[in-house]
Amino acid sequence: MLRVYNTLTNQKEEFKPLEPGKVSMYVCGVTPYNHPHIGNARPFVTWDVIKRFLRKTGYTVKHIQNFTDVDDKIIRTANAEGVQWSDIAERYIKAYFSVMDKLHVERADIYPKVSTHIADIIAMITTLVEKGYAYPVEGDVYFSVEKFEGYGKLSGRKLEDMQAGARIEVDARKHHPMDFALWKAAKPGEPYWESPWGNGRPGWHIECSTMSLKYLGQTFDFHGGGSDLIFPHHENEIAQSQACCSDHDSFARYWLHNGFITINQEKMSKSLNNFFTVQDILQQYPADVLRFFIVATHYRSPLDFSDERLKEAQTSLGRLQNSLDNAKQLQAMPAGVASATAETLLQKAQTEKTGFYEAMEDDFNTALALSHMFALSKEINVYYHAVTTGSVVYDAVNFAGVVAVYQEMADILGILVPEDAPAESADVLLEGLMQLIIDLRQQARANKDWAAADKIRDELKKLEVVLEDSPTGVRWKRG
RNA sequence: GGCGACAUAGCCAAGCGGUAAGGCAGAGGUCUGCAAAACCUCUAUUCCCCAGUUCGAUUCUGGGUGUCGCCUCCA
Repeated sequence: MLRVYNTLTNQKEEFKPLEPGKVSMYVCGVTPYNHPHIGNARPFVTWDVIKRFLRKTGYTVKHIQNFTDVDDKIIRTANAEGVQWSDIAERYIKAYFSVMDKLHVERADIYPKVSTHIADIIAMITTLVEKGYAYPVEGDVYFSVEKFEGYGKLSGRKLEDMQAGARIEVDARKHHPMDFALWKAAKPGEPYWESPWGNGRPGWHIECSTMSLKYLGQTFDFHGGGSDLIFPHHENEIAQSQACCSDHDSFARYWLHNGFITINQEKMSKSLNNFFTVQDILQQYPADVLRFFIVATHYRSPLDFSDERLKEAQTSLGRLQNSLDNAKQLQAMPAGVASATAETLLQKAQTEKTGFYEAMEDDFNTALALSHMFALSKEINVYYHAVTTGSVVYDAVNFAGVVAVYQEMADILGILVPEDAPAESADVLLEGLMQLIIDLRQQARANKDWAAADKIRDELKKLEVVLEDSPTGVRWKRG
């Protein structure tokens, strides 16, 4: 029985899918205005593990994850660089996939973008206005929180409390200080779309309501994201969706929120400027290590990041890898006869497998699940030791079963993936090479060897054109 | 100010009513020509503090203390 911690009820609940054998999930994606940092990576690795586990236990999973490609930060970045907002979005969506592919995060079924769903968003806002939940003011449209009974039910706040603690300046045009924008009137220099309220663009929260409704229907199973999204983002999504559907039980049934990655016990975030990008970390450590680091702690706990922690993860993961290597070494040996030792080992593997699944069923307790993997790792090593010292005859049949269990655990967690996956190694190789070339050019410039610098630049430009269509997802990085 | 989470060995981290998983680091040993790897053993009478409930509490309740998060964009 799968139990999950539901933020909506603040307790662990038995998971019952809306439709037997099927799971629908919506995970809040990123705003592509920068390279993903490891804090961004946590929810996606977490949901990837959840998805793998659900599938392993017999569910068909439908996974939707959005890109907020119309946003203040994107516009700001574009203006600063003097390029189109869509160039920025496109660039960092590529960066997102490049990095998540390396982390072996499986792709979602659909990645809807705000920019391609404007009509759907306008339709939803129109419905909300018609039903009296939203009101237009001078080209803006606001959602009226007072009209929606139950506002605050996800975050456990009352409207009165929020009002008292409001830190932002109150816009006098709003009926209530907590009312939030569904549609924003266009300002000079900003992208806009036509709407019944004039030219403008969608507010942040409405996109997720619209897209989840469009692709998953009025009610679906999981909604996930970082715990910083609980308020106001997810709270507002609930209000919009349920108000629109006139059903206070619709929308996501289970809300799961992951804890933060911190640095020196402080939240890693772009605004605090204390972040490490995933691509930087992957220059120093294999992707498996970062993944292990994330998975070794329960997803709801805070996770403090440091080089020391990563080194530790690398050593720990090395232990698991070592057992797999030992196992492969044994399997390369000629098949021996069935032995009681290997049979016992297979039984132990089954026990650990049961423990592993039980841990995962308890709100995806990957930390506990891992301990079962370590236990099996130890058993494999003991057997390996016994065979190589000649005290036991190798038993191919039973041992194959043991390795299968071990591999199954690794597959669910997404670790111990062979690094020779073609697309990925080409990707990594190319990026490394490009970095080298960029460094060379820097060096040439530093030496004031302008001829050499220019030549390198020209070659890089050619490379850029080729890579633009490359299926590897490698992109040109301006050094 | 309001809301919420957390506090477990040198470090990281599970457990959450029946007497402390696992990993890292450390110590000793087995094996080995040496080394590495591997294996074995050891390393928390105790779970922030104080009360209470209970036959029994790290686990529940109340009160402290400390740390973090949200209440503004944030995964």
